Amino acid sequence: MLVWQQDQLQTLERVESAATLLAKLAKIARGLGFEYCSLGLRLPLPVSHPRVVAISNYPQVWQQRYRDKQYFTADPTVRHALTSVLPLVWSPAVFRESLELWEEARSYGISQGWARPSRDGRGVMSLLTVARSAEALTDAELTQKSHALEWLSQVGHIGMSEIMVPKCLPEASVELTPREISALRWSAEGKTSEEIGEILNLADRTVNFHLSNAMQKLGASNKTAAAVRASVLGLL
Amino acid sequence: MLVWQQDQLQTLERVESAATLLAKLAKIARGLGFEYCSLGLRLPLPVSHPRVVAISNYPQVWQQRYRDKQYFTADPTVRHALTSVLPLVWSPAVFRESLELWEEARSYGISQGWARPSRDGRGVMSLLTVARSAEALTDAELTQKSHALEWLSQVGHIGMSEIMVPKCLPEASVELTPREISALRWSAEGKTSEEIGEILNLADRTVNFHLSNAMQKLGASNKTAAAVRASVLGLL
DNA sequence: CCCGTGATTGTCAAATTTGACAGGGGCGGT
DNA sequence: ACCGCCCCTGTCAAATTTGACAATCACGGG
Repeated sequence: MLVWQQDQLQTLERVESAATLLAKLAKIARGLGFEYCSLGLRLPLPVSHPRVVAISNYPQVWQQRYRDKQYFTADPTVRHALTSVLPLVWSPAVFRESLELWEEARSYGISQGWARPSRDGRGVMSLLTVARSAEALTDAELTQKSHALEWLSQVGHIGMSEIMVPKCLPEASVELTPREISALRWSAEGKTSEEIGEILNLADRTVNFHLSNAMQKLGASNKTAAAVRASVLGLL
Repeated sequence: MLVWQQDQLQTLERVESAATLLAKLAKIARGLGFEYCSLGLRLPLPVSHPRVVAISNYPQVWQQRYRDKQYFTADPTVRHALTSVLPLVWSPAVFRESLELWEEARSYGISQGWARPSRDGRGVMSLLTVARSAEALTDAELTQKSHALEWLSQVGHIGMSEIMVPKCLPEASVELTPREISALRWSAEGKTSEEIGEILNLADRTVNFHLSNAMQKLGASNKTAAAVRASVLGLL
């Protein structure tokens, strides 16, 4: 009966738009006692300015404000998510360095929250946040709702990835041949084409051939860019 | 009173050895009804053969056997962990393609299990598994123990990382200067030194200078290797 | 048997990177 | 004031990579 107790694979019905996904997540979040729900996805490329997309049912004004003031660069929950594996319960200590953001969020009725980062094998990171205006989160409540919250963040991650990755990360759907993978792997390790040729028993020219095919597939102008992309996307 | 309900930061007392960590994890796992507990850590380097370290309280014979037969390359739970964000409950379906491994594990009394991958921002992946010989896992049990299991996998990941990363991943403790980071970032994007020079208002020679410093710090023989290492380690 | 695909190799010129040396400028801490 | 660190730039030769053509071989499917 409880959604999160069904077989997980079964509940992962494909959603076709971010709006649909948000509606679904928000509904479950409400059922768990959280008025608000937000899901940010961070794609691993481009390296110099990773793409970030987010959906949430926060008040429109606050969403706009958050974007305008580029709060995501200062948001300590985002910072936390970028490095840690741990979920995070909002607290004054967390926002110690970002009082402005904290105060402003509270002014919109967003004061209690729980956030959980997820990372998959293709370099995609997501952060699910559930929040509400009153009633601090207790250990007891967390223990009780933990399973559902974990499940929500996982479903959120997968659903959002399925929607955004094909659209925003074309490099992820590249299929490299075994030779291309070997060549890239050893390049990533710092080997020259000649050295790779020795390792794979090939002419260095052949190695270059595979590398340049990989470069094309990955939309990379360089061996360097190709190796980096393949690495962060977990293609090696 | 329950360990996992204490403040998480508090419970993360540093453990100084893998054996100590295993003892701690195993004890909690036993408290949760699992005789066995295993933790594998996969470091992101070297790219061509990522370092893997594991601890477990499985029977010695099985541990040896698993190593000898290189089962980790076939182990479907490991495969799952390499790509997914989801925890995994062992089932015949999971081991469909690895009957030998499955049967043999069962012969050692390892038949019911739950595994959960974790990934942090530095490219380190871990897989915590708890297992036992009888009593299949029910949804009810999972719901009830979910919080503790999640917590266990997180503590395991962090503890194991703290032990192994300084020892096995020296590149992770490299500190790059802002310039080195910019230069690497744009290199990773596929820019040539000259182009980076234009972007950063530098002579291309200066860009090369920073790059070669970064290469040295990262122990890379190449711009390519340096960019890849910095990328997967989340240094950019 | 023919076809498509991946793997293999070749040539050659131009662009880029790497390595080794050397020097000057700014800034913060002792 | 001196030291250490980061930043910036230079020269030059040797090694590597990149780009644009082509051609051969092996293999599996229709």
